[in-house]
Amino acid sequence: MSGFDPHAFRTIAAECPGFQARATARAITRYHNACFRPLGLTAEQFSLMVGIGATEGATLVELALSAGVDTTTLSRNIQNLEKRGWVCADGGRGRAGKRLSLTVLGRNLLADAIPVWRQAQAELARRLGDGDLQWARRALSALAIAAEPSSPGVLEDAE
Amino acid sequence: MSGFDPHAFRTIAAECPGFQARATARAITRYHNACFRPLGLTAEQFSLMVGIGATEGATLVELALSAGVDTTTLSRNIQNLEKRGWVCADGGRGRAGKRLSLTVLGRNLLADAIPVWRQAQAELARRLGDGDLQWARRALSALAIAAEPSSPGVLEDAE
DNA sequence: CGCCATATAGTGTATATGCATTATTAAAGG
DNA sequence: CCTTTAATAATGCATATACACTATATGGCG
Repeated sequence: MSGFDPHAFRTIAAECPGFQARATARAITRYHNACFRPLGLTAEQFSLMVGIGATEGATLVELALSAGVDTTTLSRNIQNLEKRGWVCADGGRGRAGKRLSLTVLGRNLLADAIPVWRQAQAELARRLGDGDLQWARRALSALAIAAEPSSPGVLEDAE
Repeated sequence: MSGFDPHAFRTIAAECPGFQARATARAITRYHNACFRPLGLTAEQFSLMVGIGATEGATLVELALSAGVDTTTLSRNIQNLEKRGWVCADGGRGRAGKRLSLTVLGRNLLADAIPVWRQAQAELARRLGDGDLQWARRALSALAIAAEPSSPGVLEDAE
């Protein structure tokens, strides 16, 4: 019969990294969406295009694995990017899979978007402190791996 | 004309807390969704119901503010919970706003769900280390505030 | 050559998310 | 009492997310 009072619930809310992770992702995404809006680009679309640029020629499955997203989600998100002409997905289908790459239009858009991202990043680092940003990224990465040990490093810097 | 090579893109991907925050939120959400599936509950629904229990009698706007979610999103998510009979939203409309509360059915469901959450939490802490979990939560909170300085502490433990 | 096992892409459905906008309602002022 | 004003809830639209399932194509094997 549920012996939970408001304080018990508050404790759970405060202790759950899932609450925090979703709330933080929402906040940062709203922040970046506002930055990219003038370019007609969402934060996730920017992420995806950078991911494609980083692994030029990768298949959908490979990109999904490195980005930590389901292949069916990625399939639809890629379709959105293709419709806009920013991304090209072709090459042999089947075992080999489609090869993803940025179009010239896509690269041009990113050439505009990346300075915007740099400024947003600098502002974030200013508010948070440069060290704390590094710190936060490491904590996020550790959390993701703890939640899904099977997942790879989620686009870790390889060097 | 876009002098960006794969390595430049990888650097951006590795430096962007937005990428990481979304990927981490997805991973934790998948993890919790799997835990709650036998109960017919999603991770976000659990979060929401705990949030309602923590601020019993709050209005939609107040809950949206404390959870760091848009009121229109919350409106629809609450409707889902109402349809299932887990949450009740009534009381004077207008300036005062509807008052949100858990139904008996909702409290009973949470009585089943909270032990599941505790176990998931313990497993996460085991994989990550107890100190690192605290650390990660603090980093997430700091990031959310940096991204949206106007937002309150996002369901901080008040004491 | 044709069948089968496997991997890959895509659909159906449901939830989650937020901006722009509309509907509703309570309070304030004359 | 009526009108204006402001707050609140909800809707339209588009994107994002993932599980269950389907479609398709590839490569191996008899």
